[in-house]
Amino acid sequence: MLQLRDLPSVEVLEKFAARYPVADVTAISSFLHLLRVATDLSIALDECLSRHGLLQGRWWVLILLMREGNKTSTPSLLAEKAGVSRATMTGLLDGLERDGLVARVFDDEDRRRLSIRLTDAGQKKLDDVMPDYYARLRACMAGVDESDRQQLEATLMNINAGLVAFNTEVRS
Amino acid sequence: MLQLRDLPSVEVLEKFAARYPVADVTAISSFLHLLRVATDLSIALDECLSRHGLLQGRWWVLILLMREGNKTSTPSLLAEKAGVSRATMTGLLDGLERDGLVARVFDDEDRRRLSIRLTDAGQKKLDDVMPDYYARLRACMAGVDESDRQQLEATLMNINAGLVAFNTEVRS
DNA sequence: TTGATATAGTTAGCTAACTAACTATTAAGC
DNA sequence: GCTTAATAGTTAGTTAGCTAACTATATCAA
Repeated sequence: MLQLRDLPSVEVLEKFAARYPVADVTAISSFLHLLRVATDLSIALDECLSRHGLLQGRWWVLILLMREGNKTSTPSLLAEKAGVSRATMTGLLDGLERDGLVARVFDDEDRRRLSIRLTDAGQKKLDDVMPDYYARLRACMAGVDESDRQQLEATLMNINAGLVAFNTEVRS
Repeated sequence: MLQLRDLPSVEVLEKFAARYPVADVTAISSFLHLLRVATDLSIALDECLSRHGLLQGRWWVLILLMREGNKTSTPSLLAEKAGVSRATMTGLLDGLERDGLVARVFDDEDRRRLSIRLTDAGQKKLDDVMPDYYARLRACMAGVDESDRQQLEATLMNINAGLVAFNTEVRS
């Protein structure tokens, strides 16, 4: 993820726009600020989780398991829902299992499969982490009122819809 | 960066909020959607750059150099502006120099220092990449009008201001 | 029923990021 | 001046992600 400590000033953007006339200055500015704030949020999340001995990937697996009624899923499903490869999920589960936060249970019906179960220790870890994370997030978003949040989500959805165009647009 | 293919539904969020009363459901939703869209944008950018044989880190170095009047900077400054460690910058410059896109020039005044200069090939690479990137970005943001962009930037600044609270908030 | 294909999970090897430690050089304080 | 500290860049080793290939198992079709 782009770190972007030094975002371009209006002057720099206009200098670039002069050389590359297709540039849409406010589009670029919004895009860069969006990436920048998201990166900073992600870093802040990392710090919060590391205080509990967790990383984003492992934390997300615990959350996905807690969402399930029986606190159980499979590596493939978890990989898909977390947006990582199955190989990466194997590594995440290795770490979580080593820490006793999840358990691998063999499936008798289909012997290729594993069940991944959130252990009591895993649930306890979440009961530690989530209130901390939620409290921080509440504080962070306190300055953004409900209507701004709605507006933000609507704009994000519009940008998301535009991603198709980003990926297909052919250079003129 | 969190991939988050499977964002929580309202039902899931409220189930979590029931267990962890400090949860602010719309704050969480906005936060997760923000991270999700930013990640997708970052992935789309990766794809765009890879068509030109570039990666985000190296591309950003070229841009930082082009911003300078004399197309020259130093590894330390570049690292700071790009938000990576000096060690990482060494690696980025190794790759760029190997491809002939930048040149390392020794500094006679301070023999610890290097000057990093954008070569003609580096400028040519940017002249290839930037119009493509800008055109895609313009298309992606076409569905977001100017007032929405302004509103987005304002909200992002508010969230950014809240980051201090995220990092300092102490668990109750 | 058996040979081809698909699926689940793991392993091996690659990449780009990081931190910590190192070399070389410059600056600063006594 | 000489010693100590600071700065610039690199190197070494670690990490978490990736893809591709592998093992084992299950499914499907001739």
